[in-house]
Amino acid sequence: MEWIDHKTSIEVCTPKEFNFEECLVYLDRSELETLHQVKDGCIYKLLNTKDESILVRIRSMYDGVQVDFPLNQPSINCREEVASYIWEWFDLERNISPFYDVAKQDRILQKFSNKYYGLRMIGIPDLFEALTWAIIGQQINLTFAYTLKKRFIEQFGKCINCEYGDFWLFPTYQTITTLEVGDLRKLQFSVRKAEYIIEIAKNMSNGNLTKEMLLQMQGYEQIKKFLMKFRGIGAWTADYVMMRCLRHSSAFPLTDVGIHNALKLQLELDHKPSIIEIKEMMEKWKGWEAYSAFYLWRSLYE
DNA sequence: TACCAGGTTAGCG
DNA sequence: CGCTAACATGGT
Repeated sequence: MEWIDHKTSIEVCTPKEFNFEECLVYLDRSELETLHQVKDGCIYKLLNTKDESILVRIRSMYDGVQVDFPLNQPSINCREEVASYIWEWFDLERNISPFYDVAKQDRILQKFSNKYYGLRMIGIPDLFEALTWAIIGQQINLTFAYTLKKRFIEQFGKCINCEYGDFWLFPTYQTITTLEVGDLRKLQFSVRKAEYIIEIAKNMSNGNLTKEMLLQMQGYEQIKKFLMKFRGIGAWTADYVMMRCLRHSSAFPLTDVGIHNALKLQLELDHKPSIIEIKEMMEKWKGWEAYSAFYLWRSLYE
């Protein structure tokens, strides 16, 4: 991680293939997003660190992003945690230059290498958030999924109200373990989704499922199989979480309807491609499946 | 109105 | 094993 400490602000250095504006397009994709705000070219987000919750404001700089703290000044440890979060959130460790080499050689991804140059795969570092968001999004339209997520956060998360707006922390699994299915039914979650989310919270709480153990595990298929033992985590959710949270570069949610639609649009097909056809397309994306998926999603926001 | 949404599970043959 | 109805509800 490369960062510079200016005490009242910090600077996180970014690689050559980084474009803050492109990342903003992704982060500003929904009016219903509750976990951050995009305003005047800045991202505002409440972060939870070991010692304190801190509001951060991120803006673009010449060769990095500048982060300052509108409400209160964090400790040195907290500043380092913030830098680390942003490093992970924007996937700054990765050299994505080889992805563009792959994309330029591919008929489907070709346009993306220029069009969305510098877009990083925005992560969901919190495993419980990633799993819950994936489960919420199963088999419903995205607008409704954002509505459910907003209700979930505003019901069970922590909030700071200030002159810059309302900022929320995603609910912790400790909080969610105490819920009954009925508590989530009130927010219009289905009985099944409510059960899945509460069960996963309990499994995280008792240590059956942690991000640390998943990161230590070897082998893509092994990790995926392990995740799929939990109710509510099917192939799509496992791939989604491996992509957005664990950052496996080969993760690809094969059955994702959004990806199917993106491919149909890109290839100007009159029908969605079959799974077999998609597997053939993916041959050319080896090692960069996750970025391919993310850029395909991006192509739907036009 | 019917069908589709960032799918998954339990139950059946 | 592979296949399918049921799940809940909003958007079009």
